[in-house]
Amino acid sequence: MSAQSPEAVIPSFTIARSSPVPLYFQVATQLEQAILSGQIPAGARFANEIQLAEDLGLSRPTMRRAMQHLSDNGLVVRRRGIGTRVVQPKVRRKLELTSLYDDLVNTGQRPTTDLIGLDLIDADDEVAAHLDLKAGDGVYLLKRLRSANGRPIAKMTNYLPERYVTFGADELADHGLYELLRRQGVQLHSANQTIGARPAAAAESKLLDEPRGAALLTMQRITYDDHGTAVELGVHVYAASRYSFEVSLLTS
Amino acid sequence: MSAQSPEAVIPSFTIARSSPVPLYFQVATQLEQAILSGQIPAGARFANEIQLAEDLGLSRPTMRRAMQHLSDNGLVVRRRGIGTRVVQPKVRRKLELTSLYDDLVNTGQRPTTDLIGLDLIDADDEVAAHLDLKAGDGVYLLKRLRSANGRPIAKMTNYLPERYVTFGADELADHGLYELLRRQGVQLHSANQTIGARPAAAAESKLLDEPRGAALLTMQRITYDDHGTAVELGVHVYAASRYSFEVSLLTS
DNA sequence: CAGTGGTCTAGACCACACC
DNA sequence: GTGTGGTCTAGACCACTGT
Repeated sequence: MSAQSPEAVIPSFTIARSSPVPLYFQVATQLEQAILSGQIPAGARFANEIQLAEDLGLSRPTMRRAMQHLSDNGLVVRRRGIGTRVVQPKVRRKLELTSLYDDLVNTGQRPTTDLIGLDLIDADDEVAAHLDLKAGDGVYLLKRLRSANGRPIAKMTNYLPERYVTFGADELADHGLYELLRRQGVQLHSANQTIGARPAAAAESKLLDEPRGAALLTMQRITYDDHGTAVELGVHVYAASRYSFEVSLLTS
Repeated sequence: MSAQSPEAVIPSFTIARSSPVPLYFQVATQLEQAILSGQIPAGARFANEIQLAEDLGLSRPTMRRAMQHLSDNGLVVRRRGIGTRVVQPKVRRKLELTSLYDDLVNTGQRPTTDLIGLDLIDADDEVAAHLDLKAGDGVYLLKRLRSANGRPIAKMTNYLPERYVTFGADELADHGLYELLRRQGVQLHSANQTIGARPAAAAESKLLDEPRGAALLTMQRITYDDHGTAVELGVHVYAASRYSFEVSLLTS
């Protein structure tokens, strides 16, 4: 009855009850597409949950769960006593556990990888501490050079406990490290990253095709599987003049 | 009946049904504390949802919601057909929309702020574009120097549309910028950050007490309220030798 | 097979915002 | 007041994992 805010919204959906995809997810996905495509304009106000559920032939909890999903992803704002409104889509996709390789592919660049080395070594104290191993335990040391459009952009150093490396050097040229780990059944769960900066050493300047004294972005990452076991320690340096990290945050 | 994994868990809780705090949240919070304190050991396996709900005198959906909350925060792993297990607590708290001021306080350091300037200026093209304004619109330019334990660590530059600044210079010395914004009713919703690095200019080296040519961490942040309106543009530089960003990610 | 979490339903009551 | 989202309940059926 009220056209106070920009406008109300009446989407039209197809819901497949026989699909293995959960109903709430079907609804959430279609609403998300409608919002991102502008079909449901920013600022629009939705009808209330009960009405929407009725329109779609769903129960309120299911409809509610779909809306909650959108809220969690920052696409709508819900307020008790007020209603649900579409937000201007300023939020980039949530930060995911992807590799630089994926990042480059997603931004349409042409990434290549040069394998510098893949060697089984004895863990020193520092690496052992980060990976929850004992000094002297076997770890694979993986060194790679990542380039975008033929120009080097990052030197990537990874340490992996011996048992997680069942792939060979050739596979690392074509696939991201995380893809290979997942493929062998490792359930990645979380990661802690530290992002910093420092001046490039002479050898690094040369390797990354940067002037002497250029600033480098550094990222150290420890990745854990869902037992809480450390799977990988990454120590990476990026040519800061050509690479930066994008992070989106949701408040609440 | 089974002691296959490390062990099963029997927590004992106090649930206040009269409290305004939701039941699921009371349960989730107490479980979280028990896990983080080690009272429920890493690797422990929970009884199933129905059993837990019965033990606590709750319905299954409510109990389920509490467990889901823990799962979302990376404290437990749930798998259909298997059960719920406590993860090694390797995940730092989720990245939040806090300021460096809060970061320093939380790590027990003694932060101070020197206000360098707070001036109303005309937005140039770049600032206007970032804040969705027109060039020439009034924006406040806020410059501050942040120090930890008396030594400068970051130079912070913020641009805010005129209407969001109702506070004075004195309040900025004692409170974070976001705190002041929230206090005047601004509903912060999301932020996009770009983290990079570059060598320090001469004046910056001096200001931040760093050697010439030192690397600086840079962070640009645009913060939006829940209408999707840009509230603030921050352009900050940090002495990289003494500051880094910590980011935790959850896969899923 | 039995046991687990994942989904869905149909109701109820409440806290909050606006009139 | 009326209308909104937030919470809670008591069931049901399903999908997946292990034996």
